[in-house]
Amino acid sequence: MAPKTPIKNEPIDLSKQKKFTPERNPITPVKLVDRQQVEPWTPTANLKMLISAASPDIRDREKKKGLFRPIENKDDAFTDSLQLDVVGDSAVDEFEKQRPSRKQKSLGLLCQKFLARYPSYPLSTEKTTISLDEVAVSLGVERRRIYDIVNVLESLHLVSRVAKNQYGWHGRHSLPKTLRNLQRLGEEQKYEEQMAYLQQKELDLMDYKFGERRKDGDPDSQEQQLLDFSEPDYPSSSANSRKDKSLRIMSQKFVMLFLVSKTKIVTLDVAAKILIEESQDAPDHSKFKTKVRRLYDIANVLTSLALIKKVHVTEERGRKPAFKWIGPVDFSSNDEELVDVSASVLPELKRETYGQIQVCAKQKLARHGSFNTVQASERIQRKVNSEPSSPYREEQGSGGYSLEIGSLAAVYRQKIEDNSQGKAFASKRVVPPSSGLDPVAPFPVLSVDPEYCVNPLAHPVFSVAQTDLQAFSVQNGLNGQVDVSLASAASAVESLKPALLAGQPLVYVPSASLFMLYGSLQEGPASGSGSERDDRNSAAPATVELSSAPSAQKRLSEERKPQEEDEPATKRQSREYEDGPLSLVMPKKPSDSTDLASPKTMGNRASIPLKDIHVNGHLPAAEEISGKATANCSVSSEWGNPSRNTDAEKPSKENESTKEPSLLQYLCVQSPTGLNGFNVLLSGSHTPPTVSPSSGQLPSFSVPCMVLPSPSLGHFPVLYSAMPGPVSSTLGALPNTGPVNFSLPGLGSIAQLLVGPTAVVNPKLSTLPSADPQLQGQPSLNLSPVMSRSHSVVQPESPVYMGHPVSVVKLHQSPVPVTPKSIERTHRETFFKTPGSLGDPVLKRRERNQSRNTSSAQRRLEIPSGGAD
DNA sequence: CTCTCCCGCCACCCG
DNA sequence: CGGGTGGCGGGAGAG
Repeated sequence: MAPKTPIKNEPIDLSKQKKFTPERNPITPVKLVDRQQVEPWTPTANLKMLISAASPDIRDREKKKGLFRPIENKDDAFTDSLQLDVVGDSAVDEFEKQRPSRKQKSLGLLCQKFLARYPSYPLSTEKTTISLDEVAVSLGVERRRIYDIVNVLESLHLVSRVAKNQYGWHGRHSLPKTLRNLQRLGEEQKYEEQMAYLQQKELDLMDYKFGERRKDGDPDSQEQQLLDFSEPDYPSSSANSRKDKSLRIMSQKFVMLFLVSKTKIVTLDVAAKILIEESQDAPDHSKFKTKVRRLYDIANVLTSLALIKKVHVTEERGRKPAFKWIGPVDFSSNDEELVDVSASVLPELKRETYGQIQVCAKQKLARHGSFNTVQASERIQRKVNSEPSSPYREEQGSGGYSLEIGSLAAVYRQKIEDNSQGKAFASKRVVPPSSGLDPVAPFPVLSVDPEYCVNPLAHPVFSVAQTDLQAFSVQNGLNGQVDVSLASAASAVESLKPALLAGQPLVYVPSASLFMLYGSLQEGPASGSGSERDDRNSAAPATVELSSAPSAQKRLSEERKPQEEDEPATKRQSREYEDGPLSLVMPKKPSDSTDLASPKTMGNRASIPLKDIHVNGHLPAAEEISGKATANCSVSSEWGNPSRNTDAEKPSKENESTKEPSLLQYLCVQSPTGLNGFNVLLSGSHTPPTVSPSSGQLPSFSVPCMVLPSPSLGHFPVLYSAMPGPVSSTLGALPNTGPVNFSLPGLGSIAQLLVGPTAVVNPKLSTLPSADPQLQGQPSLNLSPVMSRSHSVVQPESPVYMGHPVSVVKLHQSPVPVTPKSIERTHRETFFKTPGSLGDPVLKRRERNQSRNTSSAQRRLEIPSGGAD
């Protein structure tokens, strides 16, 4: 046995079940070992070999893997033959090396696969039943694991037990209702106080008066309530037994903690303590560890649902693992009436523009009575947040509420999506078929391959700000980690409160009229609604959103009406599109970020970005711009292999985009009051020129940018640009669109962007650390000064932003439409190169590799791109 | 080291 | 009673 090259392949062995293979047992390990001696590639390999030799089971397992997995090993081929002969023993081992690794087997990843199998918003008519056995086999895991997932989903009423081994899939339709109930219960239980108490306690050790009181206060009767709340919706629910056991209950309680929390961040230790205390049994210290384990299980599922994401809270004591709620905050029910808030909320805005937007008012609001502007705005914000799709908006950043308008738009869009109510728009959008495997498919998500879809879209999309790649870092694919300081977060939140400010930036909502301008609505569907999400404003003080109307994406439009799809990876993409394109967000400043605990991150990123910043060669063509925008930042190595992954994904996007004929994409940016307002239309450009021929398609190209004077504001000129900056991360997500790219990324990107005239300056930018230098030259735009005030808070991510490399875009001031040439884009495509862009739409799914994970992350980062060079 | 959390034993419960 | 469920915690991968 010559040494074979080790290959990596590893099949994943989801199936762990060990089967006995007697045959193997007999084997003497030693011998095997000897053979193997061939020479392990790595020490690790050796160990594995030894181990395997020792443990027949393991070997078997391995073999299986190998068998099952064809994987990519190249070398394997020959190796295999050898090995097989051998009995696989040793050979098998070798295969191992590739072994899936924990991440690949993680519950989060598994959950994503699971979720990818079902539509987030199934048609009422279709009833989907889930067979545990089937699923387990399909996903290659033991059934036990499926229980973990199902139990959590059941706690949120996404599924319900129908019969033995059978669960009914309900989807997210009633999620808002469920969350509302949980929120209410949480409030009743005073979880918020408990959390505050515990936090204090820990941190300070100080005794809190409240603490005692708190606890005393409510006995637990409440707990029972939890159980009680039953949703009518679900058919079988009642049937379920009572045994609501801990996982289910724990899950509900855990969710409640988030819903009740102002910061929307819950540390595991606090959650575990609360849970322990509530449990009948004496709070056992020993249980703490167990509780935490369960919380991780739950968190993985919730993360897959794009309801929470991993973060780290930094306290004096150090970092603590925590999760942040990124799901909906405002749960208005679907049915609720729609209220046209625009008038009240956005007086300044043109009616035309916003008139269309409707917001769902919640009942709560109703209760509250008057609906003042502030409230409305908040609601809206929430609403936005609430959307599944929007998960990402985080409030951390001060930005939070800043974008009211954007929010509205988002709401609007969501509305449409959600219910199909939004017929008006709906008409435009195409309904996506859920099944789409196509990555391209707008809706997709669900699609298909579980494998393929690993990431939830959501993340990437929105939050530029925070999220960072990291977040998406591979781990579990899903979870990213971010450091955040609670305090800051909290403050940030508050700051946000002020809802509409005059100054706020806003963003644009595409009005019909606008679209028209754009003209290309063609596809239109989506676009309109879309974009707003950005709100994420949080981050940004200045946020700008752009909407891209059109082309961007139709996808967007399609995006899911259902909104939720996030979960499924594929979908995400789609979303991303949506978001991405449209809005730009300006993130917060770095400064803020500084606050964050994670300086290091910043550093890293910063560096990267800088590079990016450089201008790349740019192409005159607009196309490029768009394409480039993307640049991604793959800054962080963290990602893994971003590029690849991205590529894969991107392509798909691209394809789509390409498909579209010439949609032009324009972005409209409005500035909020604060700044001057300016509206600009950018052409989204399509694809990245570089590669793509597709560009040809776009005739549109010719018009790269249009500037529109905004009536209200000043006028700004415009922009140009294409920037893709980091922001684009959002875009990044989206593969396709290169054009879309524009998102301005948060700070970083922003910085990069220049706006000419603009007035806006961004102080913050200046602040930005790393960026500065580079930036210097450029004037950056800042849109909202206001934002700046933002507190430092947020930022955990911010660093990221910074980090991102964004591509730089140049903006030209000139009011007039600029020629493309002027534009430069930089981009970093590095990663991006996605070949895919060119072509293949679908990549093959890469295996489970991290790529997925990465992908998500990447997406964000990546901008767009498309283009790689 | 700590953080995560996979894995799967085995108890419980239900039909 | 056998099989579906799922609590539980050892122990190991990842960072």
